[in-house]
Amino acid sequence: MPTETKKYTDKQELIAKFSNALGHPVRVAILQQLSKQSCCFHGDMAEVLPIANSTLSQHLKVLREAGLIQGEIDPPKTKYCINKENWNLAKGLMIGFFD
Amino acid sequence: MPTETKKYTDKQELIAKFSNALGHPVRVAILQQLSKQSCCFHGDMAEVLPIANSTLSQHLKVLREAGLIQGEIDPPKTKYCINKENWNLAKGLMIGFFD
DNA sequence: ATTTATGTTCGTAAATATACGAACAATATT
DNA sequence: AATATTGTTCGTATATTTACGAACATAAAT
Repeated sequence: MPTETKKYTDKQELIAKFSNALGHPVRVAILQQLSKQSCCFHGDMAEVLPIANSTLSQHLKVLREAGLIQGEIDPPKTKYCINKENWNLAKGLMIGFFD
Repeated sequence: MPTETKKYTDKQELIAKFSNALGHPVRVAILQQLSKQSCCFHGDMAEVLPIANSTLSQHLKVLREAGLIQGEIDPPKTKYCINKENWNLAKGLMIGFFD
């Protein structure tokens, strides 16, 4: 049994987690692009975004770990897509949050 | 004239800024409380939240600087309220973002 | 003029985030 | 087998975030 007292509700933690993922403009840009066309390749994004390739990988990892996107390797390219289930979860939480 | 190229759109920067403010569960909790009852005192929040008083001040400052709340001193207490204009702006941006 | 109540600011420590290039991995092509 | 293409991971530097207690500020009450 957990002796640790939870400090925040699951919902609060989730809202914070998703919001955190949206907390950098380049990640907002990435998600806008992905949600517009559902999927796209790392390389396509790298051409447009003002950051190094390795930095893009890091941001994609943040979004992946927050559950908002998922990647699949299609060598030598990598295709990233919105994770629709979590996207909708986030959408619902944010709408609920703002009333 | 600005020689600096803007890297992101104003909308992307705004979404990131507001999201960033929501990126910590205690700030989510604070905003939930404030949006439920419109205003409340620092002390009332401090009683409920699992952080030191000084830490609460810091988080309130983050929310204030993001424009989501505003504080007014009513000595010796400080009353914080939702900044409705920016709250609605954020709401619209987030809803638009998630389609 | 002290003391009390309520928050804020300061100093500081530890953790996390952001950025880049170099090195690496995996596959396709030559 | 060697090369080229595409991304990821590693190493690293710098900046920001988060947290706390101590010190400070302000006004009311004694």
